[in-house]
Amino acid sequence: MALEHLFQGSALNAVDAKGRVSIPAFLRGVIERRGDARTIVLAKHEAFPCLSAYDPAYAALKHAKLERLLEKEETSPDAQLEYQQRNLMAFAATEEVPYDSSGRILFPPMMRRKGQIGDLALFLGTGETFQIWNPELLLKDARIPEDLKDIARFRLEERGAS
Amino acid sequence: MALEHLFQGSALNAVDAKGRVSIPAFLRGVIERRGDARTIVLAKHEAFPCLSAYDPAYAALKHAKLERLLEKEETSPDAQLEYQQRNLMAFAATEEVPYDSSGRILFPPMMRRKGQIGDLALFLGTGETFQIWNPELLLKDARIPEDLKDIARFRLEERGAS
DNA sequence: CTCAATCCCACGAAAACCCATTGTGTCCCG
DNA sequence: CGGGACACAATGGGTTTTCGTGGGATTGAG
Repeated sequence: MALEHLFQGSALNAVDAKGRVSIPAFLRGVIERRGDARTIVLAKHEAFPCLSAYDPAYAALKHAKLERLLEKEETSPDAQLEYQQRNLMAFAATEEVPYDSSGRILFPPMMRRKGQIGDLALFLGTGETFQIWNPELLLKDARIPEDLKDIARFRLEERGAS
Repeated sequence: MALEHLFQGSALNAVDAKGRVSIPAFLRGVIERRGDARTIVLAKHEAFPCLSAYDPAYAALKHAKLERLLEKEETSPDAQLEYQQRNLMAFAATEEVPYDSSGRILFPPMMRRKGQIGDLALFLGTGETFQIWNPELLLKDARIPEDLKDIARFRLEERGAS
């Protein structure tokens, strides 16, 4: 598999009083080039205290990947269980939300809590998917490379100065 | 992998008051022969105080390489973390910017600061990618071969004389 | 009736677009 | 061989469009 359109770049956007956030235009561009949906899928990230996000087309692709994995090792009972667990995580533990004509979603409260997102949302492209962080949590996480934290600090400054 | 079109040559261009720079035509030629995009990807160089730049096709190639590496050792948790970190650096810590019909990009402020670029940008082809330097920093760097500095000095003179 | 989600409009800042000028190198034709 | 005519690159400036964001109005479900 090789997706030809990849998520790239970073942005820091505000979450307003109603819980709305603008999805950065450069990410929306990728979503709409991959498929024609104006929708994103949100999930808790497996490793980091942030959210993982992608487009519906990628969700379908991920599902197909799981299916293939199952067929390869269908004899093992362990594999069966793992498949069930993964499948649950991939679909039940996610939320699909549309964005409006101005590119904003209404942040689902559950996801907002899971991602511990306050009134600032840091978007980070990671190729096939992108991440949404509470910038403060990213700065605190020891596993995040310093260069990336610099970017987060820059985005915060950019906003604070104005 | 072997890219058939390589970046080579040097040029010194001005960054105007709006933060715009012309990408030298000979570099644009390579970009457009590698793929049909009219955009470049900017990243902080890992070793030098300058920026590294390439075309989206090369970014995709780099991504595919990472993916293959992961599949080989996906069992190890260490490998998973390292994969996440690399992916973040490769995509979140970079910016993709389009150039207009006259070949200019708008220099993203974050990258401009990371590369310490003032009002002159020195472009250096390095094969698969190219670099963008503040010419003064290049002249000061002890690791840069004297012959290359001569080129930088020549480009500066060329401009200063006119 | 009430609360909240959706829609619609409005605004300021920034980015993308368009056009105009200059300089340089190239090609062709006298 | 010389001298335009020409094409294209780099740059400056102005104008239009888009983006992120705030604030109502409208709808719809409980």
